Amino acid sequence: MASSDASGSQLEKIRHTFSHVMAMAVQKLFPKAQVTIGPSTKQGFYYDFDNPDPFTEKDLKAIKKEMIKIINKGLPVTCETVSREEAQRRIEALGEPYKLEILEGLQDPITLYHLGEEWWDLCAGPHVSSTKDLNPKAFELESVAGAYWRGDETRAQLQRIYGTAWETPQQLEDYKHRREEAKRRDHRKLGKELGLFIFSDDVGPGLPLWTPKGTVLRSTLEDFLKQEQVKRGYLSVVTPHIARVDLFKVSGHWQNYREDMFPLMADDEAARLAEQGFVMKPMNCPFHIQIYKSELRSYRELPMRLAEFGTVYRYEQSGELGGLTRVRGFTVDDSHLFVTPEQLDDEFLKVVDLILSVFGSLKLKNFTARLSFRDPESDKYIGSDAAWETSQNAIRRAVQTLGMDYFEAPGEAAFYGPKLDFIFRDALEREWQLGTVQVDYNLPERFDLEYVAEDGSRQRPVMIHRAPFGSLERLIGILIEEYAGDFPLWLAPTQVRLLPVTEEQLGYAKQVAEQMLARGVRAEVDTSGERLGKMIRNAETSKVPVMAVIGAKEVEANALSIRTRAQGELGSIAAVEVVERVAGAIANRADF
RNA sequence: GCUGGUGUAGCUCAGCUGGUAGAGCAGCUGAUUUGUAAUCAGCCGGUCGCAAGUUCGAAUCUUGUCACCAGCUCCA
Repeated sequence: MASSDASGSQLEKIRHTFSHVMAMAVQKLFPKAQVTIGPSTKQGFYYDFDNPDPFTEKDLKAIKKEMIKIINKGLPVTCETVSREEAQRRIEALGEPYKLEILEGLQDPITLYHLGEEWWDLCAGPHVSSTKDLNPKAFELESVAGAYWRGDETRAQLQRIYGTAWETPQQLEDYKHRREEAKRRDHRKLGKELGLFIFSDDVGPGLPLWTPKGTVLRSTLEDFLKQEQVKRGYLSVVTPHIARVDLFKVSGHWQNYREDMFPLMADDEAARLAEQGFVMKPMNCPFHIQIYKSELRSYRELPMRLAEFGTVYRYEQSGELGGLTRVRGFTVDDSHLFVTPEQLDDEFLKVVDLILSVFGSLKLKNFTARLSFRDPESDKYIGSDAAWETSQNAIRRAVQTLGMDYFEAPGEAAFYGPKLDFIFRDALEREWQLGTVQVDYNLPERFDLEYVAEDGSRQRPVMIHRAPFGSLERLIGILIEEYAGDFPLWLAPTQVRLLPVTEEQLGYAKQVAEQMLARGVRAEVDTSGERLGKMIRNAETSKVPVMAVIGAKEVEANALSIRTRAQGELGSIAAVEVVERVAGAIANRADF
């Protein structure tokens, strides 16, 4: 037997070994549990088991105890290379069907890792050399969850136990602290505290209701993007939220996307059986296509860029809903560009430029570009191989031209075409897609779209679907977490709060507020009659960027004593100057 | 949809092994007229998510259901 190999970081080895120790502990306590896979993760490790009864959180305590016993035994971790036949014989002797299936997919050499004499697992390693190298005070079993064997929901659901593991107890504490900090940024928590949006059981899950403050965020973002789009030749349109199901039969949604759609609204049972009636729209494209199709289009009109903040409804599975990042009704900053094949590359680049510029204005930097291509093995896509190749190549060409960092992800495409997606992370490190650009040769075909070319011939346009924000809901969720609720001045629901020291100054405060409102500054007066300290505290906790204290001196001097969240007290400034400065900063999307 | 967990006043939470609920903040009222992160006092506020069941008796136990949280699958 050779000793454990040396590749992989120490922490990865520790975590991977922890997963084996956990598997050993589980099999000791639950002899019927079968082992499957158990890798290390970014924060720790997990292991998937097949057990007749699901594990509960109580079981985790017992498992942890058993793990500590194993660690304290100081079992050597050793690697053994065996022949395929030998591995198969031993796994069969243990009666571990999942391991046998794993073995079938493995390349030589086949290695087994032993924990002392008592337990072994088919595994590629690497591991630490002894359980002594694991600190029993630097790990925690965190949760149990169902996970499908091989990630396939049609196969057995296994029990996954997640743990976190570190080199020292201090690192474990740091991790817990980081996680607590992240929870503070959670947009669901901040959204409630700052009064931005609510959910109502009476309305339904995944259907956010926007309060006045939250609506400021939405409309400010909308206005901002609309301005950018006007500059770039986009045309605004408005379309209904429902349509005949037939429209979605032509687009292919009914055949390919039906399980994500709210059920058909049919007049009666006969209509239901005949699949006749109305549905809520899951996407805006078929509607914009109708507008394009409503007239015979000339090549002179292209590119035609139809844009709409279109609210769509998707029947997401209940377990997938969460906060604003995954909802059932959301507003896409959608646009569909109808272009000639020759215009495609240039227009695609312009779209990406718009998206990057918008992200820049929002100071969003932590994203990655994903080329979401089709899975060549799957049949869930519409359209010809040639069309797919052409559009995927167009996307690849574009990101290469721009010199962007990107990665390709087969199987992530929309059913009608490939996408360039912009992926962000939330406070808890979960990945979400925001912006997206898609090249589509298929819907123009299905809807038989045409334009008249220079030579008088009828030609087929190409479509670009694009949404820089992806959805307002998800974007705002990510923005809340990115800013930790501390919005930049131009986005802040309340930009200035005026704080009269005594009620004597209330009249003057209201007067100044009027002036600010007249200049488009979102100002409000604290009329609570509280003491100054309390008013400041309230303004700070509701994350108002600019506070203006007004006492007798300020009224006398027609001034405001300014305090900003970012810089603290700035001293007394003439009221007229403050109004101009705030209005100017908002217009430039700058700080006060 | 699946696995595990949670669900008590507007918010954050307490309520041991069953004996029909409590705090802080918020809100309202009064006093205080206050100068850069919480003035004091009083009052209001909950059929303990909902529905069945067990029990003399359920916020506490059982079942179902709804919602939320973590994860899986899926996705903007």
